[in-house]
Amino acid sequence: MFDLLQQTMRRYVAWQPKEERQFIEAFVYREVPSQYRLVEYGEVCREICFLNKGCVRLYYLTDDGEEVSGFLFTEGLFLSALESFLAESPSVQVLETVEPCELLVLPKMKLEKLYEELPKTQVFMRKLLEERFVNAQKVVASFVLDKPEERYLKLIAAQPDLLQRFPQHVLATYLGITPVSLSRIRKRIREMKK
Amino acid sequence: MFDLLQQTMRRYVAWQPKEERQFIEAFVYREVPSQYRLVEYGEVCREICFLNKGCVRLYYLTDDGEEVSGFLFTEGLFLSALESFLAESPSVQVLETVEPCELLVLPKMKLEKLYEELPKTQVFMRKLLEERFVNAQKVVASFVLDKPEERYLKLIAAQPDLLQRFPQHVLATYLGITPVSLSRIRKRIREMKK
DNA sequence: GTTCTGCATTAACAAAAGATAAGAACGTCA
DNA sequence: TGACGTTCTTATCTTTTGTTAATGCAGAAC
Repeated sequence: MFDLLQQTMRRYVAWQPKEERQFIEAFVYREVPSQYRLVEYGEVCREICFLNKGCVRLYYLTDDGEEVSGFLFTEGLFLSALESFLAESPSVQVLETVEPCELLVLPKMKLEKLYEELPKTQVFMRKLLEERFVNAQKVVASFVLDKPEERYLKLIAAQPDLLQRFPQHVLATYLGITPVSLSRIRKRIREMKK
Repeated sequence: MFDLLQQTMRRYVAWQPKEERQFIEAFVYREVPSQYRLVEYGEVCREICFLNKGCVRLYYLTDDGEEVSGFLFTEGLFLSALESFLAESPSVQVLETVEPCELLVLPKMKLEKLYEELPKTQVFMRKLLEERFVNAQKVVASFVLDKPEERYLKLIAAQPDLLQRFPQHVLATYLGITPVSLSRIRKRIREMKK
C-alpha cells in the first residue's frame, strides 16, 4: 500500500527507517471513483496527495465553461492545486480523477508539522520541486520551440500511456490546441506513415 | 551591495543575524557587461546567480541557429540553467545578459555546504522553488488558455518594464510567436485603441 | 556627415489552427 | 434491439500565424 511512496521517497533522500515511518504515517489512504473532483473551482486546497494508482487531470475553466488541461498526473506523482495550497486562496485549478484512484493524502497541517519535526521533509520537498520545476520549464520550452504536431509526437514518445488513459479532447487542450485540430494532426501523421 | 539579496532572503525565511551573514558570505560579487553569456550552450552550469542589477534572458537554440526565449530575468531573481546545474549535464539553455549586470554568484559547492551547515538554506530554496514553480504553471496556463494577443496584453500589464528593457524579437519568441506576428499584434492593438 | 548594421514594420502569399456543423463509431441503458 | 449520449472524425469557411522579402529607422563605427 505504501510501496510506491516508499520507492519515491528513497529516490530523493536517504531516510532512517524511523524517519521513513514517521513520514509515511502522516498520510491517510483514500480511494475515490473516476470523475471525482479532488479540488473544485473556488475551493481552497488543503492537502497534497500522492497518486498511488489511477490518473488525474488538472484543468482550468474558461469564460464559456470549457475545460482546458493544465497538467496530467499518473502513478507516482504528488498532486495538489499548489498555488491555492500555499496561499490558501480559492483555486482556479480543478483536480479531477480520470480513473478510479488510490491516494495517500497529506493534510497541510501535517506537512507543516513534518517540516518542523523531520528536517528531511524539507530536503525531500525541495528536490521534488526542483524536478517538477525543470519539468515545467521543459513544457514551456516545447510551447515556444515546437509546433503542435511536434508537441504531440514528443508527448506520445515520452508518455505513450497517456494516449490510452486520457480522452483525446483532454490531450488536445493539454497541447494547447482544439480537439478538432488534434484530430487533423493525427490524420496527417497517419498519412505520413503510409 | 547585498541589500536586495537580504530583502529577498527575509521575504521567505526568518534568519538569525548570524545565519544571514553566513548565507550572504557564500556569494561572490561580480559585474559583467551587456551581451555576456553566463552559461554557454553545452556548458555545465555550476553556479546560481542572484541578479542584483540588470536583466538577463534565457534562450534555446533551434536547429537553424535561431534564439528562442525561455525566460526573462530582472532584478531580484535567482538565475541558473537549473537542469544543467542539478544534473551537471551540458546545458541546452543559454543565459545571456541584456544589460550590464551586477551579480551575486553562489557556486554549487558552496550551496551544498550551506545545505548541510545552515538548515534554513533548505527552507529558503524550497520556498523559492515553490514560487517559481507556481509562476511556471501560470505561464503554461497562459499558453493553453490564451491567444498570443492576450498573452502579450497580460505580459505588458504584469511587467510593463520588460517592454523597455528587452528587444521586441526577444519578447516575441518568449510569447511563442515570431517577431513579425508580434508586430502585427501590436498594430491591431494600436488600431483598437483609436 | 556618411556608411553600415541590426531591428521594427509592412506587404503578399502559403500553411495551419479556430469555429461551426454534420456524420460515424462506440458503449450505456432502458 | 433500439434510442441516447459521448467522443472522435470530417468538411467548410474564417481567422491567424508563419514565411519571405522589401522598406524605413536609428544608433554605431568610420
